[in-house]
Amino acid sequence: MSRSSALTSAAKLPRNFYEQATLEVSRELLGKYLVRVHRDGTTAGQIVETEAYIGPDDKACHASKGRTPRTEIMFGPPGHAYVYLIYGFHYLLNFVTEGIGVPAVVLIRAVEPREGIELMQLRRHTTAVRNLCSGPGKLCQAFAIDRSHNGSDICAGELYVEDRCERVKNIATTPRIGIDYAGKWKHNPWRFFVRDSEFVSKR
DNA sequence: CAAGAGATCATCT
DNA sequence: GATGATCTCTTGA
Repeated sequence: MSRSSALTSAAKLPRNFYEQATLEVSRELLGKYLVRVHRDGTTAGQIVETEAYIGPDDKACHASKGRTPRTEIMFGPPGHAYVYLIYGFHYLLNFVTEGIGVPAVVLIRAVEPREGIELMQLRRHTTAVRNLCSGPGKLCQAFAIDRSHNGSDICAGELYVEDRCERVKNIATTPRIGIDYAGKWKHNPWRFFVRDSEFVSKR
């Protein structure tokens, strides 16, 4: 038995978790833990907000533009990270879902900081815990996630999701944030968050 | 507190 | 050449 498995009761989510329908994965990720192992220290937090992007028809999904070098990862096997730079400033973290050839992902929009908070505060240049990971760009900065993680296997690496068997209740759904250009697709209630959480991006 | 502007670059036209 | 799955700071009520 390895040292890590002897010491932790948490289970790293296996690939078949990500093979489910994207809306299922989006909902079930709430309450799970995002974990990032780094030589400077480990950061971890409970996922409290997600969004589903389900191409190729979904106009908000990058894959609706077709299969390009950028979107290729979304067409690949589930359980891999899709990370990209937006507005020239912020990285956004997604997990590939469903099956090979189906371009769909879940965007991680907010987590509640639980471990490595001091490290997050250093990276984010702020001390307010509520402001460390309450947004998709913020959490990538707090977890030191960047382009180097694009395409990485989140079932076997330094970046992964754990099930610590904590239940969340009162899951709310709304349309997704920041996709006014997406026509009728902007109305789909594909954003999921923990209603009572202080750590979501918006209410 | 709400609204607006600016920052900055990978990607696709 | 245009545009974004954002964030922070400033302005003004």
